[in-house]
Amino acid sequence: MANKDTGKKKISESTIRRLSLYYRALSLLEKENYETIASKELAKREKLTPAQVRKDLSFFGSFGTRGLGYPVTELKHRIAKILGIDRIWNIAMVGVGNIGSALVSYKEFQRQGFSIKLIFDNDQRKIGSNHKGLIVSDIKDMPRLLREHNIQMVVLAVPAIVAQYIIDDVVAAGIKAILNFAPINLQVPDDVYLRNENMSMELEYLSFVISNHYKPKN
Amino acid sequence: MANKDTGKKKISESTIRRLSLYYRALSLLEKENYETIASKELAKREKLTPAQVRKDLSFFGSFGTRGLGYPVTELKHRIAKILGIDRIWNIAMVGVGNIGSALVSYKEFQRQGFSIKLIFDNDQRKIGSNHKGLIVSDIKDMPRLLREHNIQMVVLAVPAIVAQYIIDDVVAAGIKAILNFAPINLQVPDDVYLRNENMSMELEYLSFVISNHYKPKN
DNA sequence: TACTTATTGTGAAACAATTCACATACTCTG
DNA sequence: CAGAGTATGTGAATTGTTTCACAATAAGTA
Ligand SMILES: NC(=O)c1ccc[n+]([C@@H]2O[C@H](COP(=O)([O-])OP(=O)(O)OC[C@H]3O[C@@H](n4cnc5c(N)ncnc54)[C@H](O)[C@@H]3O)[C@@H](O)[C@H]2O)c1
Ligand SMILES: NC(=O)c1ccc[n+]([C@@H]2O[C@H](COP(=O)([O-])OP(=O)(O)OC[C@H]3O[C@@H](n4cnc5c(N)ncnc54)[C@H](O)[C@@H]3O)[C@@H](O)[C@H]2O)c1
Repeated sequence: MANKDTGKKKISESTIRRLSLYYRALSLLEKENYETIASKELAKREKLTPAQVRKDLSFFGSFGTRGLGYPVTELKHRIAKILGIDRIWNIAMVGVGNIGSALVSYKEFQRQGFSIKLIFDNDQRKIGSNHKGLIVSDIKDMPRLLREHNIQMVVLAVPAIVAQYIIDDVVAAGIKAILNFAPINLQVPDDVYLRNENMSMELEYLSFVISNHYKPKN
Repeated sequence: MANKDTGKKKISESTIRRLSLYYRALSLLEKENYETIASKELAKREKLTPAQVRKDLSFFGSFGTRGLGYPVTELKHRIAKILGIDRIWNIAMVGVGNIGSALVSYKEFQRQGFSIKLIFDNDQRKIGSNHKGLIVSDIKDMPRLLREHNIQMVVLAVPAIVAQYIIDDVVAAGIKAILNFAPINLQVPDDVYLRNENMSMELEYLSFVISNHYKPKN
């Protein structure tokens, strides 16, 4: 039971998000030449509790050594495997405006295995132009190109008004994972996973916190 | 007890985030000329349950009419007041690179009351240049300018390596709310609220979901 | 090998968030 | 203005998440 992937237990979203934090911390620890790390220290670095770290990891197996801690490099690889980032994902960016261009220029994604392979727009002035070595394709060719280039994830950075229209095409092309920046609630079938990045919401949260002298726990 | 702001009850982060969703939905409903909205319909639009909507709102008062629902425009204003977005916030952007420029160019923030008043960089080629009507200031002048322009929130879009160094100055200038884009865990005093926007984490979450054929509940 | 020390892995307890369910109170219609 | 219908507001029940606390077990030492 121990090591079997997502056996049957319900893994919460917060656990998965914390795995990303652990992964980042472990990458750093590796650079600092740590060989092992105790839940206590890992927790301290990510402002969590040791029990939380151990519980999170225990959902996926038993990776540590009692009395010693967790082997840094091995745990990092195990988490990469769990998160599915021990591979390269082919990504397409739709909309090469302010935010789309910024993301395409961001080298770190590539380095983390999120490889932007195609970029789309409907603006004739942009189509055919070069962005960091990628040629902007016509949105009309998207359905065909997504399949031909074996794209697995799509990032939507288009105006809200056209986002539903475009996501319908993306879904029709068989894409199952989408990250959307448009501030609108998009409809997708049950088997497609859509995640929304909403920067206004973050600012609004900050606004609430300082307006109400509210102290969140973290 | 009903109407008193954050009286003593503990408001959860999820409730506050949902208020942002309600606000957006209400803005739309207003455009569609709805006068009232039932928790059932509001919930449907944001993929939540009616009970959740009612419970969330009930923490802040009693805004609806039994048998009828909530008055759209009034509720929108009430939520704006709760979130503290019934005003203009003065914001400074630090780092005018890929992501910083994208955010500065985004008109919607201004329209929502998040008004970027100052932008900073340390690159001599950028300092003095014009970005959407704003002149890039030298980071060296940041402490003075933040105070002079009565800035309340700072957005950090600088390389991770310098982020802690810069945030220390931001904190020293008396800023209490910071939105950080650098993928690093920054240290701030207890009375400063720091929020991290981590796009890699979102991609990693998508990676987990499709790698594990995992179906999150929403 | 036996003992000390450290830290994991995990049920159980505590705490937190969501959903249920219904009394309450308002609207609408005739 | 009475009765039917509808939808809020909220304690209570349920479900989910975090923390506690400790038995188990490995390392290091002599
Ligand atoms: N820029 C930001 O900082 C920011 C912040 C938060 C959210 N957003 C959201 O991200 C999205 C993009 O924002 P932006 O600032 O980059 O806008 P933008 O206008 O700069 O870019 C949008 C791009 O999409 C392209 N486009 C429009 N219709 C299209 C279609 N039918 N098919 C293909 N491409 C199409 C446009 O040509 C343009 O290049 C918007 O929904 C915006 O609300 C942006
Ligand atoms: N671009 C993206 O899509 C993206 C995505 C996720 C996270 N991030 C993060 O956001 C941050 C910015 O990313 P970017 O792509 O815009 O990088 P960038 O290099 O394009 O921009 C960084 C800017 O910060 C400025 N800067 C550097 N040191 C400074 C200092 N000491 N004081 C003031 N300004 C300074 C640079 O001159 C530059 O203009 C990074 O931490 C990055 O990891 C970016």
